[in-house]
Amino acid sequence: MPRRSLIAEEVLEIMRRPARHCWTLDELHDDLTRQGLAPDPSSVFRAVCGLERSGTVVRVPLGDGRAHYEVASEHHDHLVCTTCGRMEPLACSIVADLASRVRAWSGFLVSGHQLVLSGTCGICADDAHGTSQRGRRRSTAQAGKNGR
Amino acid sequence: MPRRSLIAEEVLEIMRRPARHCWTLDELHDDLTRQGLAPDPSSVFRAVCGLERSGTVVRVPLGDGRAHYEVASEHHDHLVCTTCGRMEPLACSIVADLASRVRAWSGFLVSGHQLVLSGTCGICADDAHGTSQRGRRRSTAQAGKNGR
DNA sequence: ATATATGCAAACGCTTTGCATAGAG
DNA sequence: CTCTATGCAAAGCGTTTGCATATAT
Repeated sequence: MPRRSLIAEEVLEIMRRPARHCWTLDELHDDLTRQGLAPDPSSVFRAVCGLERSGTVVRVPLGDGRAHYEVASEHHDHLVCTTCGRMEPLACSIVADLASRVRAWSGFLVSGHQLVLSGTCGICADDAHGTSQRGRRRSTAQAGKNGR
Repeated sequence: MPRRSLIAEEVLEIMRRPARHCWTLDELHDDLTRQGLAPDPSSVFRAVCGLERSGTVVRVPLGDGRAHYEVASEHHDHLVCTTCGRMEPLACSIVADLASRVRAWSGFLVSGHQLVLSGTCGICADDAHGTSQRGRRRSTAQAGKNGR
């Protein structure tokens, strides 16, 4: 298992930190830049592509128009706050037992899934009761100008 | 409830047909073109935007890099076949009871969700047993050149 | 006349690729 | 010398916007 390029190694190191569980190419690029490496975005792209090809990381489509990646061994689903845009991981055991039901119904063999729950996170719910707007970043999850 | 533009009306009419349950802008544009109207893509975009703003249709992010839309009243989840790319709707009642659990765990108020199950559809599973490759369109759901 | 709808063309954001160079074995 | 990694620049793709014209009220 050849540990590809330097950038790929660093990317993987970053993605294994518990600080965050899910990255866009841009976020990876920013982190790399902060640590001294200042790679070209395309190099980050290629590094992540390699990691994806080898099955080390997986692409998670969160519906905001950008590609997000997470370490393959840590799959989970996502809670996305439509008020502040924060994202929290969610253990995905619930979805697992769905697979057998779906197969029985339709003959469809489920091998993977993506569940994104949107709503209001605890912090924003609290904020709404007070008058504070701390941390407010977006009015809705897709209200950005590029809501692909 | 002003029935916006002609294009918007046609779009809505198309989207209410049972033939399909989920459209990209391109697919809508193609259908419109087939019926004689040959609108500019941007007009389709604006029409769908209007329908989305009024809550008539919703955008569903299926993770293939394009925006998909469906009629708001017919929300369901999606089975995407990684072999042929076909998509089937899935009643989403299962996800509903998740909301209360999530709220209890994390304080997150779930107001919406998107569940995409990927795997092999019944037809492709059958094909794999025989030798036929009828209907095979893609090797994986994201193997296209633009896998955003 | 005012407002809305449409086409056309161009900008945009993010991803992806082509080509040339640099560096490792 | 060959192979891989990298940077740089540009192409691509789908989406979005600006502007001018057309259509309706």
